Amino acid sequence: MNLKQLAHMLALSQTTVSRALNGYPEVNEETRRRVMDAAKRHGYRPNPSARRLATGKSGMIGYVLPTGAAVDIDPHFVEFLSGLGDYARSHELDLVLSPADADDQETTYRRIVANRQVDAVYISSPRPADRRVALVNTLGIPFIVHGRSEGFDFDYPYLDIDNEGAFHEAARLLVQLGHRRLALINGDDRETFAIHRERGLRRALAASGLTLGDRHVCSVVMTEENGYRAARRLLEQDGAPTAIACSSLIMALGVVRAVRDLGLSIPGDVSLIAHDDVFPWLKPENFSVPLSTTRSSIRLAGARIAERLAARISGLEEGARGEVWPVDLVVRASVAGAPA
Amino acid sequence: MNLKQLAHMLALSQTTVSRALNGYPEVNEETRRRVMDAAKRHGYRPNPSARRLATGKSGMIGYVLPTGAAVDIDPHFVEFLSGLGDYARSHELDLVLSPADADDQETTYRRIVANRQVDAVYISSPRPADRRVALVNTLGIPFIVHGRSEGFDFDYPYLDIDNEGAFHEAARLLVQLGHRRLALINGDDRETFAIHRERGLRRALAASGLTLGDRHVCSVVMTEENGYRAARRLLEQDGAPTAIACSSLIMALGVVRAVRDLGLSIPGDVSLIAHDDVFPWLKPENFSVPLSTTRSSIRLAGARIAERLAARISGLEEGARGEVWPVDLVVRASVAGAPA
DNA sequence: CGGCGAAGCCAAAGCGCTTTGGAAGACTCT
DNA sequence: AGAGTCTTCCAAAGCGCTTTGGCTTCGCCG
Repeated sequence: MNLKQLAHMLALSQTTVSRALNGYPEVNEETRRRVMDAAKRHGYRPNPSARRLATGKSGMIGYVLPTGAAVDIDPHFVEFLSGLGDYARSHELDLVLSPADADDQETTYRRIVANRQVDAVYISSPRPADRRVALVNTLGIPFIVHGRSEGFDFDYPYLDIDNEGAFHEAARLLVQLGHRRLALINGDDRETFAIHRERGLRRALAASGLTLGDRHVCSVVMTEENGYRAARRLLEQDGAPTAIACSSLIMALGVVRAVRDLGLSIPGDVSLIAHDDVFPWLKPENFSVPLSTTRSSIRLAGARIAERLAARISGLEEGARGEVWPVDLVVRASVAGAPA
Repeated sequence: MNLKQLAHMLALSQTTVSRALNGYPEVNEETRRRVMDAAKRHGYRPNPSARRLATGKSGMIGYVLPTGAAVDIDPHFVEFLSGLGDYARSHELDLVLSPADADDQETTYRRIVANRQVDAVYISSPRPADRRVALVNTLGIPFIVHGRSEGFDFDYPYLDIDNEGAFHEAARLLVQLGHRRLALINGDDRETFAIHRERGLRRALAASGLTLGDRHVCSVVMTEENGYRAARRLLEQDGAPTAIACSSLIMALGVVRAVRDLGLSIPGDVSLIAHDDVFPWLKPENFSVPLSTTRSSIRLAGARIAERLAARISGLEEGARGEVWPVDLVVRASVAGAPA
């Protein structure tokens, strides 16, 4: 059942039927009702391919997926997807993933924009002065950044959590508990979130006249193994930290293992706080010693981004609105006063 | 730059240019070269929307993503995606994710097929007599099942690993080591993979005149917490198992925690083998006691499925070819002889 | 040498929608 | 009554590609 047939059986022109269905004002309400009715009764659904060709809109949102033999997709991604799905599901909004060589995403961005494959895109794990952000900005496709970039001469829409504030609070707590030597096991420090977290932590230390030693900070891909290695390195050195802030639950798993291997204990010898993006399959309260966390649901962020992208596509949201979510500090047994 | 312009500047008809570009035989090789050349030089790329409308092919593969407030996307999914991306990246093949209410995926399948949004789909986590499989089979869209369904009166193409064989081998090893009371911590037993694993394990036991007690098998969503709970329940009962087979690394994490909480040890009191889909962020050799596993890379499976879908789309693969990959049994320190 | 098949090209008709540019009729206003 | 103004609808022209159904031209064969 296509438009032509529907129009014919209603004894109307395609124009009128099309306009009636798409809510244009220049059609009699009575007529519109008739059309809507017939459309529903016959299960008419406009052919998206045809509509795309005519309008240039696809009704999908896009994401360029960095891939490569040496590239692993972050497990956080599924949680984000769950959130995106939560919104998209009820709005018949599809997501198209365009895998791209991690070292050359630009080509892919250009392709999906030139081809008008999607109406909007989102960008995740941004770095300062991220080229992707600059690119989509000039390409003129609606977009939202999940996280923040920095150092542009233009503003852009984003959704980020208060990473700096989160790690500031976490560090402040540790300092209040008497810790003087803190360490940070961070994610890739070329990414903004990691920079912000380090900044927050340093700020809290500075407020008490403390500093973060060079040998007390590391930046690694967030795996269990890297968490383990980093923790061992930190704890085996002279002047080992008495408290560790860690950028992910998965790394924290490795930290806990390292602490145990070294015959130390949490929180007796070392306090631990990690950031928790809220995975359903790994919960901080279930760590052998319940883990203190800075918590923010990445799933909710996914839903919100889908919502805002939809709003931007339909013109309801405009401009470079930035949105920063606060992060909860959840104190559990893994932190305690500094050892004497 | 569109076809019309290109044709005009070559003083050829659109027909000829189109055919030249698409490799049709009825065009002079000399002409074809000229056309190809000009196309490349001017960076001409056929408009996909137009092509879609004309041909009905979209050049994308689809996946219906089950979502819902109570539904969590499996973290295995990202690894699968990585693999899919590995292949798709170099073939300009995009993946469209259509989020659907987990309880009503049929509507979405019908929509994406009716709309011709994608050229092929894959189905994951199938159950016996899975309705999705029956549906896409009748809808007539090319598809591949990742995993296996059962109990149809038709065959279908799939890619699965030898779950039964894997758990058969694992159990056989444990029995050889003298274990008489095995337990299984399985995933959702409505899914085929779980059924196959249980079957493999039972078969190995039966071969030695043993059985799997009702109270020695559990089926849960594969989270760390569920692994913990299941293990506690198993180990605290009378006639506790001396060996546990576990369907995922994440659950194994919980099992290890439970064993420790109970003051027991691996492999002294209980041997443990888990299935490993190969995550980059959590490796069995890094468990506090290196974990024995049945191993099969889900990432490779993703790449293979992308490859086969592409082959089916272009007509290179036909029929109901089933492909079953063997699974490695990797023995590490977590298994030992049964306690006296 | 006439006829015939193959090679190589083209004009035009789709694909199914949106949108432009009216046009007819009804209504208002002076 | 005539001129303007809405309201409501329509025919037709895109959108940019593929594909159908010819139409030439040329070489080959009997």
